[in-house]
Amino acid sequence: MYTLAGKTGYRTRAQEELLAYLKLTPGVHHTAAELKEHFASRGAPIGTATIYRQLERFVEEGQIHKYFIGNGDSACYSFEDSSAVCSPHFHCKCEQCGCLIHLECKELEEIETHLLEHHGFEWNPGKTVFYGLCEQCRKA
Amino acid sequence: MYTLAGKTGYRTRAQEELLAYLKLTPGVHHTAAELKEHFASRGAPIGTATIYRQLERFVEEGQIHKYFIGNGDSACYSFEDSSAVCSPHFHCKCEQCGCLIHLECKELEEIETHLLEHHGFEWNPGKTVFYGLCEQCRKA
DNA sequence: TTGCGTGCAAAGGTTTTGCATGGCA
DNA sequence: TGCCATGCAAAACCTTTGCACGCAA
Repeated sequence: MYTLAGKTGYRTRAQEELLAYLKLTPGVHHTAAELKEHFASRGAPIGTATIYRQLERFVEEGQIHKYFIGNGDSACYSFEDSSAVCSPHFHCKCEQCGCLIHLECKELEEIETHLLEHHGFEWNPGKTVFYGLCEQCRKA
Repeated sequence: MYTLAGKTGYRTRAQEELLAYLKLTPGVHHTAAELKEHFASRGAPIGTATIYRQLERFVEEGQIHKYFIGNGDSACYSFEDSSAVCSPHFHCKCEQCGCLIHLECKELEEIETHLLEHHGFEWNPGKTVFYGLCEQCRKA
């Protein structure tokens, strides 16, 4: 009995559990391997192919976001909660320690306007990662 | 006789030709596969491992830049000419048509200051790619 | 001789694809 | 019955590593 439409609109166990887990952990970036491991350790394994297929589907539907934060590492998938839609946030990735910083600030939102008005480019901040050095690493 | 130090400071054919070609095409993003193909078609093939090893070396030395523009695709390598050092530029990638736009503008440089002063984050603009929609695709 | 760059081939990791199975409508 | 999601295994793909060879100092 797979019908769990009341929760997510998806009907199979794999779909339901994947999306539910992502929604349970808003803003957290999971790799496909981590997700596979998570469900395997819970005694409800999901095949690798299914994980990739469903994640890609959720991305297409706009339910979740796909990031390539590690620069050459695996792709990351995360659900961004609705408050993040109103106040979009930006990702800063430290190239030294690998930490990921979430930023919400007006100055960055102004770039969005600037890029559109002066360069005709409609920026999608959610997919952009700023690379650099975090405060701790900079001081060290 | 590999000594061509006068040109690039490197001594082997592979080193010399790789760097020379990258410098010949400033701002152009090449994948390892494209570089391999380029030299193969010229009748002077360079092994895959050598290409990766030397590119990585040039990156470490700061001679060239490495980008992950395709989001999950291969890494890209490019030489950015010296004028670009004085006026750093930014990369905007269209998610629709895949085109890459190089931007130089003050507003974006101001973000650099803002991120550092307000968030303690030392941004490395050269490695950051802004994803979104280019003007043509937005109108279409 | 020693050090280093090289090519080949193999291995590694991530993601995609083919195919047979089985559930749900 | 027909459609679609699933899991397994194999393939594809990019990149790294191991190793023996050869050039240059």
